[in-house]
Amino acid sequence: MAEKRPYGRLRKRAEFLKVREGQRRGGPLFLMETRARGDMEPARVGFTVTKKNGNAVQRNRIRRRLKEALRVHAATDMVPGMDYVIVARKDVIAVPFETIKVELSRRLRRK
RNA sequence: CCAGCUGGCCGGGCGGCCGCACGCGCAAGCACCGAAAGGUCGCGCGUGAGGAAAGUCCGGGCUCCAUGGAACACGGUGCCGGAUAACGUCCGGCGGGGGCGACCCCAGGGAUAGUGCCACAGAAAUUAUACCGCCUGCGCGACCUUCGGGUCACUUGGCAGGCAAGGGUGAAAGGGUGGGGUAAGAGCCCACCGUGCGGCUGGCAACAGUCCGUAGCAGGGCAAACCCCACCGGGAGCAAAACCGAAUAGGGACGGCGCGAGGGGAAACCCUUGGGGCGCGUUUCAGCCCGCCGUCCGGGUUGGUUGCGUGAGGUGCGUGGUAACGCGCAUCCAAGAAGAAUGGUCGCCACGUUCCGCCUUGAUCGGCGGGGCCAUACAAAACCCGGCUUACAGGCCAGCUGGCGCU
Repeated sequence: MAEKRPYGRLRKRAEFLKVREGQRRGGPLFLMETRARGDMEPARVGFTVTKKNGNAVQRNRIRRRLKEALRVHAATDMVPGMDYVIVARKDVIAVPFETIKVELSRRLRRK
C-alpha cells in the first residue's frame, strides 16, 4: 500500500558509491553497474550523466530519455533487492527512442 | 522601391496517449517507512524555465561573525550634473574623433610635483641638435708687379666663424601664414591665426564665447608604468543561518558493584580513607594503565524541517520631470527542485528552405498549384533583486536618414 511504484531512485552520494563496488555490465549507449542489497525491497535505480556529455540542456535530455525508457518499457525487467546505476554516454541523445528501450531491457535481463 | 541608422518586441501553435514536481480541496488507517525528527500512499482541480535562466564580472537585500575613533596600507572608481537601495549601471549635457546624413565611438582627472620608458631610422629625441645646405671672411690656382698688391676664374676641395629658412630621417624635430629685417637668417620685429595665463559674459557645473588684457609663447607620446589628487570600500557566504534530533565512540554528573590500605565483627557485612598497579636485582625520575552496570546532562555526525518567494514585484490609468526615474490610485499573485521536477511519444498546422509546372514582367520581384527536407537557434531556475558581458536559427513593429521614381 505504501509502495505503489515498482522501483525507487537512488538519491544519495553514499548509495551511488556503494553500487560502484558491485558488478559492471558494459555495452553500447551506457555503462550499467549493479549490486545486490540483500533484501527483497523494490529495485532502485540511479542515473549518472557527467559533464563530459555536454552542457546542462544536453545532460538533462539524456537523463530524461533514459528515465522515460525505463519507466514505460523496462521497469519489470529489474529484480527486487538490486540497485542499478546507469552511466550514460553521449549517443543516448541522438539514437532513436526505440533503440534505448530495447537496449535497456536487454542489459537489465542479462546476468 | 533600394541602401542604411536607432529603439522596441517575439523566440513556434493546437490536440491525443503515458508520466514528473509543487500547492489547494476531499478522502484515508489506530496503514506503511524510520531510532527519532519527519516522511510516504488515493482522487480531483490549479500552476510549472529564460531573454539571456548562461559567464559569475560589478552593485544591493538577507544571514552569521567581527567592530571605540582616526590614520596608514591594500583594492576599486575617474569630464560635469542628475537618477537610484546601490553600482563599474542608466539618463541628460560637455569635450574629442568618425560618417554626406540619421547616428556611432572614447579607460575622457593630473605629463611645468617627481621618478621612469620610447626600438629602428636620423646630425640631433628634451640640458635638444647641425649631416647636406645657406652666408661672411681667409686661403688656394693662373697671370702681372714698383712686392704694398692688382686682375682673371668663382669650379672642386681646405680653414675660421655666423644661421636654423630649405632638404633628408622619423609616430614625433622647439607654433602657422604673410611681411619687414639681414651677409644669410631666426618671434629678431609687425599683422592675422593659434596657444598659455588673468579678467569679463553665459552656464549649478564640465565648459563655451565673434569680448578685453597679458606673455613672443612650445616642452611629442606613455599615467590599462610607478605615482599625485579626489571619492568609495569591515569579513564570509543559502554548503549562509536557525531549529529538531539516533546508534557507536568520546566528555561531564550521580548512584551501585569492584580494587588498595586501616579499623570493627564469628560471619554476612559495616565504617574511614584514596591512591594503586606495570617492568624480573633494587632505588629514583620519566612513561604507560586503572575496570563493570545503570540513570541523567551537554556538545554533536548521518538524517530531517525551516530559510524558500508579497517582492527595490508585475500590469493599467493619472501625474511631475527633456529623460533615467519619482509619486498617487486601481488591480493581479506568477516555478520552488535538492543525483536536482517542468518530460517522452505521436498527429495536424503555421513558418522556413528547396525543386518542378503555370501565370505575370524587358528582367528580377511577385502570384497560384504540387512534391521533398528541417521540425529548429543559443541555452535550462538552484536564496532573491538591479546591471554588465557573452551566445543566438528565424521573424515582426515603429521612428528617422540618404538616394531613385511617380503625383
